[in-house]
Amino acid sequence: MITTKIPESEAELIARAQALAGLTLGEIARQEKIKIPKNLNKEKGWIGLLLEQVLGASAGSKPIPDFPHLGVELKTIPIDRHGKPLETTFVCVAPLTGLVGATWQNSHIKNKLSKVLWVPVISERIIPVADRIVGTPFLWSPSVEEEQLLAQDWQELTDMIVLGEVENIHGKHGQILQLRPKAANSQAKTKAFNKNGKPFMTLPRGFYLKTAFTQQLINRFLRIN
DNA sequence: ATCTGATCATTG
DNA sequence: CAATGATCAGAT
Repeated sequence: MITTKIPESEAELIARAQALAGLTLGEIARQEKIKIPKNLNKEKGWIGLLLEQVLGASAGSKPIPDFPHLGVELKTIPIDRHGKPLETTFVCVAPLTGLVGATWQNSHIKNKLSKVLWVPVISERIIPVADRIVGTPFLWSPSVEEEQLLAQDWQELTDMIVLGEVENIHGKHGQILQLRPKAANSQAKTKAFNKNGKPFMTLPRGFYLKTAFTQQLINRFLRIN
């Protein structure tokens, strides 16, 4: 971010991302003069931050797209050598309050997922971080069908939150989206409302895309390209 | 505490 | 061995 030029167009961003395909994280980190961790135990977001920097993301930790002028969100996705996602994909924190009048259309998550540059990284744990290879990036926007599914899941999960049932939500709710803890630890607390409309403190949650869904995206783009 | 970036690690 | 709950670092 400090020395990398911000991409001026979507085409430039994609070109820059495609230029990374086939490179190892070690090669990219050396180029950026970033120290490579032995594992990701203590730096779980390291790969994402590395790619943000080399691609010129400018949003920092602000709650806006990584490339605000392009409306593009950057997401790295760990895959195995066959292209299978190794983890669910965190999207954003789930609001547990202030949901009166909330709609899918005006939701933070809808905005975040409107245009995503996916950068797969072959990231099996047995492969040293420095030797992990960047795959072929692809730009994705939800199809009508995909957005329908996202909106449906968002509505179901949001309805439960509004009804004070956030603590009854489990990973199986939602077809492609799920709600799970997203916090520093299990002691973290944020405000929510119970069934009687009374405030109480609960674990912060986030929206995640299930691996079956991201697998479909990868399959589709690998087939077309 | 809350948001960004996510993956770890225990469990079923 | 996938899935769900737990966790780590940094900026604000």
